[in-house]
Amino acid sequence: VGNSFSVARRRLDRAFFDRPTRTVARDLLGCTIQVSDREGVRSATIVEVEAYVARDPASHTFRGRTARNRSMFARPGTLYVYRIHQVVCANLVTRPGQAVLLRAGAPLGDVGGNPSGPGRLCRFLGISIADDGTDTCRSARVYLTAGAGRLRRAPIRVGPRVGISRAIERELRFSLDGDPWVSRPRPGGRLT
DNA sequence: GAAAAGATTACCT
DNA sequence: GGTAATCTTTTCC
Repeated sequence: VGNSFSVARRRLDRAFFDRPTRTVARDLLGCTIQVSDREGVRSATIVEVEAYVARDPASHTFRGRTARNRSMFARPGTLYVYRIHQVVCANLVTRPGQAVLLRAGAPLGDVGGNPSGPGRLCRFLGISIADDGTDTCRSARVYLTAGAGRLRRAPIRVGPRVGISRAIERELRFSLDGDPWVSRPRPGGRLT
């Protein structure tokens, strides 16, 4: 499976993440996230995300700063990784206290695995709680690059977020319409 | 300290 | 489509 590595792509820098969270969320679709370590290199094209914005009752930062959400107040581009049940989920920090949850990716290369769903995406990439706080603008391990992966200009589907109990009406889930790797439940919502 | 809830997933009917 | 697993963080008494 040909990918990515034949195409020179630009790393996502601080300025990319230091923008309104919804904008960063949409622009992350089609970008690539890559993790390299002794095990090898694993990468995926981001196909689904959710935005967690300021004064958002569904956000982990809604009740202020805690030990867990500490890295959500670090610099734009910082990785915020948290545990939920038996898995971890990864977010990219935008403005202070705000972040974009990575919900699903399309695997690059022929390594196999299923990055559909936030917990599975982290497992696929090898992201663990130890990666919490990583500055992805600098890290040699976790690396995001601009959206050459989005070959086809698919419309973006926008709808309600998954698995939350507050602010369930807000349309802050974004996905590449029709992409087979978008997670369940299948997004409803509208096209933009 | 104790209890409840959870940005999930796998497996059931 | 519904529910249980399973354990950490947060919240409440």
